[in-house]
Amino acid sequence: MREVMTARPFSNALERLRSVGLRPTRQRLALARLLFDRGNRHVTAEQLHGEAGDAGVRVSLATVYNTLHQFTAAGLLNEVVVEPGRSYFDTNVDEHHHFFFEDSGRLQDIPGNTVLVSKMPEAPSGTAIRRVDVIIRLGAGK
Amino acid sequence: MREVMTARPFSNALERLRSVGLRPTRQRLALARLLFDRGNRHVTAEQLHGEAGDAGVRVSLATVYNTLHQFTAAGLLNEVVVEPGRSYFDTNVDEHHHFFFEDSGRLQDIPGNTVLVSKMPEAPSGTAIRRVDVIIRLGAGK
DNA sequence: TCGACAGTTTTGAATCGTTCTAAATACCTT
DNA sequence: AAGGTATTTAGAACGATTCAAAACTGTCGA
Repeated sequence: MREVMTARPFSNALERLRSVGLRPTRQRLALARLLFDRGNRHVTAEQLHGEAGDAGVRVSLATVYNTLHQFTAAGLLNEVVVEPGRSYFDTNVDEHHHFFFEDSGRLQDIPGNTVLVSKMPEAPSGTAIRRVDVIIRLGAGK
Repeated sequence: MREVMTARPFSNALERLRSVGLRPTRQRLALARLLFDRGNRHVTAEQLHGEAGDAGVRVSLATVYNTLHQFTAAGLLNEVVVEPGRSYFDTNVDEHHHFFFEDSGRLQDIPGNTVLVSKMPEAPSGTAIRRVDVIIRLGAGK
């Protein structure tokens, strides 16, 4: 399976932070590298905190949460909710949808052109559509 | 706005419980009535617990949770997750999708024929599609 | 009708992921 | 190097949900 190479004006974590106006601290740089230097990822805060630890980076869990939310607000990440009580952060911020493996709790991008929502309702008056999420829930199958 | 009258083989809470093999206890009957006797609803456990209290029915919060999960397992309810840390239970178990009002945290059914997912990916091998959720997130708009 | 037993409910404590708070520290400008 | 603000930290706090053990209730057979 190939990665779609989205042309981005960033070559690395530092520029990515600069581009959204976040001070490049040691922690944010380390987290940005973990998140963005290895293709598309879907991580929870706890996971990322674990990875940072494994990589020898000392970061508190609170900072991981802060950073994930700042990145999300800045448009570098998308928050995806599929299970009660747990948030996933997706490094792919393009329009796309997800498979959710109910058994393992894993989340996976659905290749861009294989889902199509061809008909959409009007937004109720006074509201505007912020985002459309399609989640295909999977179970063990034959 | 009119309710679509889905033809059901149940006329009341008692039969509904019997049909799925759950003992008709005082608590389950009361909750079933609150849930199903007033058209389609989207409730959280806390909300339902509150309504029971208002209606003069003594039920513990733990029982509300147990009952919601039993009803869901029995196919009488659908659990919908749109926000981290809170589950909604939907009395409409037919194929349909949702509007989510991000400001108020309210969930609303999208009329049946106004969303169409016209193209679907294959389920990854070894898995089967359990359910497809489409959530249209709404914000304040002009 | 009466027990008895399994199924249910209850209370309160426990757990989970997440957020908050206040103090300590780091980054950046001068 | 100092100063001031942004950031990070540890730990407490929080809200929704689950758990555990004891009390209760519905049902079925005698």
